[in-house]
Amino acid sequence: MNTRDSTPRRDSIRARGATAARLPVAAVQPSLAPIDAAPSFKHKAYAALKNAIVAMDIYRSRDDIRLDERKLAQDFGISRTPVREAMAQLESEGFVRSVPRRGVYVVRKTKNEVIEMITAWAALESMAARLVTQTATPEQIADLRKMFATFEGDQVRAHLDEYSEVNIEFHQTIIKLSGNRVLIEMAENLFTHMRMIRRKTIVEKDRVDRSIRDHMKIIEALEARATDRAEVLVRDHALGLADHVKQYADYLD
Amino acid sequence: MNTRDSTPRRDSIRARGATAARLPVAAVQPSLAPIDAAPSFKHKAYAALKNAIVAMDIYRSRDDIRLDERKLAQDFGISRTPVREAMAQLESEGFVRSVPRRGVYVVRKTKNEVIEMITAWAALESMAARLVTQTATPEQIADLRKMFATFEGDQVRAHLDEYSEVNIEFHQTIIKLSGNRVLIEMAENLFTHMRMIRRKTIVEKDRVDRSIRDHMKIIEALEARATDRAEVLVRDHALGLADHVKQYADYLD
DNA sequence: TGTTCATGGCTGGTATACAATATGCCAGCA
DNA sequence: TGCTGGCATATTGTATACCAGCCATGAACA
Repeated sequence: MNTRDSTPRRDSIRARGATAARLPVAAVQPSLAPIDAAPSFKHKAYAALKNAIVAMDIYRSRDDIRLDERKLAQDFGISRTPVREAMAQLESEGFVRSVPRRGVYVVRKTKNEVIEMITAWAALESMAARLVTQTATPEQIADLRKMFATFEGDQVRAHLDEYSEVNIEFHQTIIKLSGNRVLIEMAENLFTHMRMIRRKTIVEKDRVDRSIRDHMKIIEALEARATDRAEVLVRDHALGLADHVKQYADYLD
Repeated sequence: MNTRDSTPRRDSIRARGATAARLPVAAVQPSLAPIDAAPSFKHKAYAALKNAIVAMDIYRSRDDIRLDERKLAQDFGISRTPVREAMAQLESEGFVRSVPRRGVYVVRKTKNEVIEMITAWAALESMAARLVTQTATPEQIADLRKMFATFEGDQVRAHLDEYSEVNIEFHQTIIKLSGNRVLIEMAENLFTHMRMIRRKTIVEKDRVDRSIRDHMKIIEALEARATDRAEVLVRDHALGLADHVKQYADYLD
């Protein structure tokens, strides 16, 4: 009897990897060989393009940055089709904007859009903080502390850029610890945009100090499993950044 | 070097409609014509497919529902390319799942995924409620009341399905009133998924009664500009639904 | 010399042809 | 009879050809 009738099919559709059926019947655990090995050109092009865009420091200049389908296809050594599919996805994620018969352009977020993104991030992360107080393990929360072990004292001033990255990772970790995939996925795009803006954001020493203090308070609230307090702290921390951007980030626009 | 048209181009790229450039130079406000007069085949196919999927009542049966690229292309009278692009977007939005060399299948959300979506929705809408208390006009908030004018008394029992739609609209309106486009866009997908599940959700009379009472309290909090209270009410209302699903929605999975 | 307008090049949008692979059927063998 | 292996078929992934609109150049004319 063919055990691979309909039951595994449902699973294979839901499972992301789903190439186990390729190997011989070898009655080992089928989970032994989820050999992914299926990064299509589309995904490769998507990843390559996204990396390129993120690494671009687009806020340095104000000139429009255009992406040429045909040229990119040549550079990648593939045809236009997968490049186009990658572009379409990047467009739906807000990284590029395609103008018919004109070209594809890298998107620069306006100051107001940045504020909106930070506000949305505040919404997601504050909910995530609630969930963390309810479901995360003590070890997971403890890992949050370690992220700041290297940033005590005055080392911060010398490594503001590094801190900026650790800062983003801290918040991203909280969202991941929530275990809510919808939250995680929604936040991922926001954080990617944040990383792009980060370079252009002027970080002052005292803001960093306050940021670290906020983070410590957040960690304490999470450890104490203080759901409401953690939520408020996380939200206000993010909204504080939004206000800061609103006041001082006139270099956007 | 692109100094000549940098300003209008920036606008035309950012605007979603982006057909203003087609008009003569006519120095009118470019924001006057967001009339999306350029629905490409891709967008048409996307809209048609999305409508079809939403109207599908996919939770009635457990059989896998497959979408045939070529058949759809024939039915729409277009080629596979725009259909594929529409499919790709629907996949990134979580409506379908494409299995290489197998086909694309309509996605059924598991119970756990539904709970995660509702939780994310709670995060977005509770933040939106905060913003509404700070920025919305009294008229806008008053409109919320009108939505329930027809649902007083016992009319609800007879029109449970209608109520379900009004219910979703109520929450969607709150998010729209926030004026935060990021929140709005994120929530849009969630609500679309909700509308699909709604049909399968058994709505009991007493839950509806409580729901209406919750809504009224929310409206009152918004009118009173009670930021924190509105947030809590909205969040708990949504999380209450999540709990309800967790307990009673075993027909999912 | 300044303005207008036609035309050609370049772009993304669409259609179609080709390639790769997963699946199911059927013949052949133990 | 039950199982294995290869072939036919179906389906998506990719490449390429064609089309229509936008833009800029430059010639022609006032």
